[in-house]
Amino acid sequence: MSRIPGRLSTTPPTLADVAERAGVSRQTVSNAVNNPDLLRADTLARVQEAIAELGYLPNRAARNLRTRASHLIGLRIQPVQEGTANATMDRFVHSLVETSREAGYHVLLFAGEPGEPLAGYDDLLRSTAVDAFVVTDTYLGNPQATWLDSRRAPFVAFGRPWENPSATHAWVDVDGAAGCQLATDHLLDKGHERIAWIGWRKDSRIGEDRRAGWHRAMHARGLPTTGLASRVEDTVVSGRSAAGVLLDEARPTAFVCASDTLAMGVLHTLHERGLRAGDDVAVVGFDDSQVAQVVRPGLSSVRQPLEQVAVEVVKAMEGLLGHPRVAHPGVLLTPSLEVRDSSGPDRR
Amino acid sequence: MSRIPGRLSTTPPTLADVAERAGVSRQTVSNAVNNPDLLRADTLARVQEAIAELGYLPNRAARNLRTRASHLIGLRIQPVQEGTANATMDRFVHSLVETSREAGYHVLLFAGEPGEPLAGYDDLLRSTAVDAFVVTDTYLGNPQATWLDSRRAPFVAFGRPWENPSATHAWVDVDGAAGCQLATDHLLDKGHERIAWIGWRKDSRIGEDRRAGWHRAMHARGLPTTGLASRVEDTVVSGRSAAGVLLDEARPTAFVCASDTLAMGVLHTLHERGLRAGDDVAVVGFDDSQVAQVVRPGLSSVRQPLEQVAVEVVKAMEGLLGHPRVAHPGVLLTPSLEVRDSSGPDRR
DNA sequence: CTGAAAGCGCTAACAC
DNA sequence: GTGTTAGCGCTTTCAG
Repeated sequence: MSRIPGRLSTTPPTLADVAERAGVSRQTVSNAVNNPDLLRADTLARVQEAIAELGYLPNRAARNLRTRASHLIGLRIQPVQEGTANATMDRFVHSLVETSREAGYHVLLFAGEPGEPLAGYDDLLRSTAVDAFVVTDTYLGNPQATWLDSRRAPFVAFGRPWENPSATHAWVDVDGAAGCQLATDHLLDKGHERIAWIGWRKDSRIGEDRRAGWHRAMHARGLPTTGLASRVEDTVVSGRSAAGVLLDEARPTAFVCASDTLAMGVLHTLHERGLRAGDDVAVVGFDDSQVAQVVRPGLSSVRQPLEQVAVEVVKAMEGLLGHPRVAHPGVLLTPSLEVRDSSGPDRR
Repeated sequence: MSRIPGRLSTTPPTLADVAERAGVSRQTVSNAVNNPDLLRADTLARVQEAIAELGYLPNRAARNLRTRASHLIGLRIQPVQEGTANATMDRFVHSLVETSREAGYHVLLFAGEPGEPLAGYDDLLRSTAVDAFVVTDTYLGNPQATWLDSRRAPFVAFGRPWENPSATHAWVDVDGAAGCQLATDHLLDKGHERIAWIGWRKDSRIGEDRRAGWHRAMHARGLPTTGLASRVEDTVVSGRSAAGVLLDEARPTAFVCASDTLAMGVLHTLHERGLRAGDDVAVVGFDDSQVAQVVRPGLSSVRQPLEQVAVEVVKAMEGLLGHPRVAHPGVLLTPSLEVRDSSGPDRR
């Protein structure tokens, strides 16, 4: 019945192997692993010794089958966007992996057809491959949330339910408005008054939210915003041309941008016109990308607390999966501002 | 015995549900899924109809337990390196996820203690949570490969077995020397003759390999390399100061760098000295990072064919896991050069 | 070609 | 406290 578990044994030891070695029943070994307090101290010690000697670890598939849980959380990732400075998702993935590990979960990555927002979710759900999902692309109607909800699938969204504020699912988000307000206040404090905004097209809820932060900060000081805002696609060239137009027509002394990608476009325009970023015109981006960190001059940027997002996401997930289910309402986190040279000196 | 699988049913349908609905035995359903050719056409159709109606998909845990396979491949990821332009790993992850999906695999991400290169591997292996690993950090002795080999754990390395060329495990790598030779030839063709190298410390095998490409290209044209090379840490400031020293002491007209991070340092120095990158001094980096793509002037850079790496990795993995095991020797892929403005104009 | 039986390794429920 | 029994959902024999 038993097998000789040598160092190079190809099949790992099982519960039965440990039980035999420790001279107890299989159930006792199971208890030693899952409910150690149920065992008498000496039995526990004997079992643990056997476990250590054999290098036993419960077989995942068997445990999953029995407990109807995989301890896996599914995360769908999109292809990288080349030519932009966007890497939020990658930073988040790292944080999520770290945090889930501490909670006993692993992250299962899956790809989806770009056009099919639901692809991948369904299969994993029906085959009970994951315990829960982390949904990240919550822009544009967020069909995943609605769909997952209807399937009673546990999930936590990174991103608010913009289209449906009454949605009851768990979510974690970063307050983009607060971030842009922070950025704008920072420039206002330096003495700027004509601060322009370059953001995304109006159908982006995230973009409008970030814009609101700039708008709010300007109005709080009684400064006009008319003619100072531009909404374009999230590309470097769009940012560049938007900056050109704004400089010509509104003569801003500073720019706040919805992304580092757009901010890079602004930097390009400044250079072309012989303006020194920071000294002549201040620029702040959003996302604290690697680009912001290594470019010259360093690009001040709003940084999302992704580590904290991951912590809250996992916390919410544990609530969802726990017994009893602990409802976790939405959590809104505040970003910080990484100040670099593109903010320029004090102008007062 | 059976359950009513309504739309909102919380437990997915099982083989038994499908069997009952189709009026066949459970085994027949299993065959319909795994060996369709064994069934008579009409039976198959009836079963498939039932499968479709119920939205049946085999339970992963049960299948995994039975087949002793998880269809998961483990990939350990390191925390992001902020302040650098390195994002190769993230790009590779995306490619790997895409490619594995086509092969029927999902990617399981796990974190490891920075100091403990083996952490995480052992647990996943012993709990049979993954079928194979993709090992990426093969620099510095690569203890994972040796260890995984000794445990007879299937794995494919992205990176050559530098320290042990006779290692027999499967690996895929990108020819860094060829990439740097490409970059150097590109500059030579433009008319440069004093081309400097900024690379990593001598204990980096990857760094020495890349350097060899530069060296080879120079010598192929009978050009001297003495005094033109510098080896530093992989940071922007190191690249910057190395560039300064080289400019002072060796008067190069172009730089080839082991990374975009170092190349960014060079760009900083050029700007400080009023030299125009591209026009006055050419620069080529390595990795085609987002930074290279959005910075001004665009940074020419050697691009690793990570999509292709992923394809080869998965191919090797399928060989390892297939029956019979098909040995897959090492595969060395050639990078390409992304030419941007930092290469400068033709000088002839 | 289809069905019946067995068992992968584990844990929940119950007896002792 | 510890052992016995049963079964999670699937696939792999082996009969019919």
